[in-house]
Amino acid sequence: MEYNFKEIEAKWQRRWKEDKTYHVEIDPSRPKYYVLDMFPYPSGAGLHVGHPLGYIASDIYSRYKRSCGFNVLHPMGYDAFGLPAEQYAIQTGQHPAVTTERNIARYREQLDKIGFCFDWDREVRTCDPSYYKWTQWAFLKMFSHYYDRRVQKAEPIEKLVAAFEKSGTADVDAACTTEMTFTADDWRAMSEVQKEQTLQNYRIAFRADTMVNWCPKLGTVLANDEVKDGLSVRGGYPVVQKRMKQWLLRVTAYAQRMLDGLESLEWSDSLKEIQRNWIGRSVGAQMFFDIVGSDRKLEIFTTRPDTIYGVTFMVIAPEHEWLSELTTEENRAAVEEYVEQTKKRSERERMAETKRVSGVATGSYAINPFSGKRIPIYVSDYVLAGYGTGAIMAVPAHDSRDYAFARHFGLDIVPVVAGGDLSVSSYDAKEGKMINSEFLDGMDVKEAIKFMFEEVENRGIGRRIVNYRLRDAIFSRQRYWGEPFPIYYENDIARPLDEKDLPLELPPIENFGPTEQGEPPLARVKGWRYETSTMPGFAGSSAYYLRYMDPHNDKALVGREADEYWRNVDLYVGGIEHATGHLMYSRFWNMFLYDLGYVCEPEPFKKLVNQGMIQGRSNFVYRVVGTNTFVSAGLKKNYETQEIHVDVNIVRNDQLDLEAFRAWRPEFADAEFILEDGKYTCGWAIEKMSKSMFNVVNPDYIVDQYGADTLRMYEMFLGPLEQSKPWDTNGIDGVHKFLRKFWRLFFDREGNFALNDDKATDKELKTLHKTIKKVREDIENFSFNTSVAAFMICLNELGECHKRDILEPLTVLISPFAPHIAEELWSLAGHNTTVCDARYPEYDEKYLVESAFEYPVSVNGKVRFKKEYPLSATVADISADIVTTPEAQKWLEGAAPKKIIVVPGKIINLVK
RNA sequence: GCGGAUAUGGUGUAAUUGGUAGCCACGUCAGACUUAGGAUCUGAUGCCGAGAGGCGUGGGGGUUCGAGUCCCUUUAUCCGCACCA
Repeated sequence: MEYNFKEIEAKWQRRWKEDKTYHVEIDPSRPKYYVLDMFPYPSGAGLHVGHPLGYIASDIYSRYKRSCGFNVLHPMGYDAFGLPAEQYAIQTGQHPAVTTERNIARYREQLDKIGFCFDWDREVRTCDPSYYKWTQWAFLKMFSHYYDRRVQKAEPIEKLVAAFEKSGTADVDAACTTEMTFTADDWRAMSEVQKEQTLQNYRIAFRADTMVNWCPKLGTVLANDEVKDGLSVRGGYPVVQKRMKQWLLRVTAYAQRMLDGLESLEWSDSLKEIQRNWIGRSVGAQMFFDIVGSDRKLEIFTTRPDTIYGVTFMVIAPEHEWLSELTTEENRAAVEEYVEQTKKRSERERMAETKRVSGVATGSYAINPFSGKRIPIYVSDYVLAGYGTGAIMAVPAHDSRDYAFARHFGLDIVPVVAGGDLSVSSYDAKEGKMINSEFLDGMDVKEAIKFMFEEVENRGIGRRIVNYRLRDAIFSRQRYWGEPFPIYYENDIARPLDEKDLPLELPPIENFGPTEQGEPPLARVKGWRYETSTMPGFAGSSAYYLRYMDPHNDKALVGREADEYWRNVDLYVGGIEHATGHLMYSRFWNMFLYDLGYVCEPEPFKKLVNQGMIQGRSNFVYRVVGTNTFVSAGLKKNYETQEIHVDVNIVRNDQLDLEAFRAWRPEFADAEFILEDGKYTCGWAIEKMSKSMFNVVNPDYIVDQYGADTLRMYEMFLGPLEQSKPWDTNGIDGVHKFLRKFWRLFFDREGNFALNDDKATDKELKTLHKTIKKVREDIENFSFNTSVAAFMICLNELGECHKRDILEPLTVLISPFAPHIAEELWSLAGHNTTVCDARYPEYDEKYLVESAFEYPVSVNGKVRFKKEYPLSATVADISADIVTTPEAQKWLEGAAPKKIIVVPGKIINLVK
């Protein structure tokens, strides 16, 4: 009987669907395990072979955990709101809902063919009103809460109002946009509009007039993580800084908790590091500088208060709010021109020209609070408005940017730390002895920094503070295809909808572009009295893992019982590209809901594995210039050739299918070939997988040719999961061959089912248990490539073995990787339960004794390290062995171990 | 510029975590069988060398009885942040 994967896979996929094999419910009698994939955005292009990589890994892990007795939640859904569908709608007039629906159907079809164990009853779609009701609900909660720094959690805004009424800001320490000070009387004297404006300064979801990333081409604002190198991540269009009134989320309130929380997570170090950098905590001093002829004090932030005596000028950002006030009449024209110039430059230009020094003197002077010296204040765009206070004290001797500025404008450079050569560059290192600094002289830099923190506070000119690079997340998008804000306006005061009126449904429209006044498309809807912006893509994906726990609950995002059972995601698999976006927002969102008591875990994703990206492997043919003749890669150096991308689907093992090539495109119909050994060999290169390179490999095609089980195992065999690697179909035969070989073990030469009950030999048992141990350990370590190799080694060692004792455990062992073939063989072996419910095999140490001990012994005149000892061997036994051979004795001379450590089942170590 | 990761045959990779480098595959070569195939099976295959043997984990140095693994240094590639004070 042949291995007919098409029939087998169709049969079991149908069976799993009919029987709801993978449906899960809360079951307090079993431990839970929650395995989650980052749900896909259903794009029009469908899945390519790289997309399922992470899904296959998580599917293997889910099936493995289930076999180990866990109640495994493994859901899937769609991140269905987003820009591409809307861009497509603007071009074609097709409603995004229609294209999204169509794309989802296509995704589902492709996913089903690979045999995943998703519980589809729990599917969620972010664009579904019954889903985004809860996105809107969370937003309302954020609107009606503020962050109390003293208790380090979100609290109802009514508490803040009560505090204001009682004593103004005196007893308030809350996260806010700008620090405010007012009394209870001030508060009571405010108009309703003023009160609301004040509260907006504290709400966690708030509206503010801030500098935002504006993308003119997309017609919308973007969050920081949606901009890279001054271009939009989606589409790659230029982004400019613009002051606009926008909705924001106060994620900065959670900066420290998000930083601390990383410690408890099993995430890769690199990913944690990316988040740490993104949060960008830095400890420094806030200091106030008097301004000559003004009551104002200029506030700055510095991490190097020790260099205070080296301050020779100050710089403020062009957007600094006091710029105009600090500018003298003589300098006004120059400053205004400079500010205008800066405004015109895009973010990208500004970044590209970081080496160019520019700036203008304001004409004002400040007083160094320590030396009492008068120092000029400049304006320059190398100081950013959004970080710290938008103003700096410049220490040209010890900061390279200040150095360049001072050199350019001929300002003083005063060294305060010994070391370096200031005629060449600044000395930025935080080491050395202080000089020219009065009371700091002779101190070490680190000592001086610490000392200055205290000194600044003692003198009452500032204090030690912590600054974060993290910014509040811009939450509105001037787009149609997203969640509407449950907000309406009264005299420009934002008013929340009542929770019972959710969801606020997205109204149908026909024209998806902005209005003539440049307003978002929702402004065009007659009778729409709500906010016209919609929420960004990350809104819907921030809490979807909670919804899977209880997807049909219409009373709560997630019910208490479901939340307390499923708690949080045990294993999350997805791409690292979400490090500063989704993975930050989700943590913030979850922590907020945790503060309010809606969820019982502060962190949403306990363990996270980043699968690598699959690149494309392109193939080339070489056309002899000016002809329609193509020369094989090995011979191309003899000709002048032109390299042409060829569809990888008509190339096999880098050899071109000549007939398919002629049929591929009309201009190649009469192509001639110069062959090597009767074959045409193509060239190849690693490139991004994309249509234009003709290197897109569709998983459907692989499933059709080799079957889902082969695809699954081959994707794992390709290399370590975390590593990015090119897709190369060339090696797939090996895996397919392995599965056929496995299949044949269950049949005799005549093709009859031939599992027998003969007793397994010790050698066979050794092979089996070795494999079980290896595979179990590999799955736990996400080392799926080596577990596939272990299966292959196992079959090579077993040879022709039809024994039930061996093959049944192997079938279960392989079932997470190749579930279809495992189900079929399991059923042929006479079981009428699904292989998913079979207990995952355990290994028995007694069959693995050979690896129990290793110790240096002498073999063939060289000191070797392999010898078997029985489990009962003592240190004395082993020590005796060492000194029995002359070579070992010699080795021991002058290097005799002081102590011998013996660990059962492990290597023995020598401690000298 | 700062931070992180990686570097092993013709290719993808493996290495009991400091103990015989190259497992398992792909590819290649040779052979068997044959209804000639994109099938199956067997063997060989790191490099140099006829051989004995020598050399081999990006380069250089070090620690060690012993280094792909640890340390220093250097080069290359990839990723993240980037005028962050």
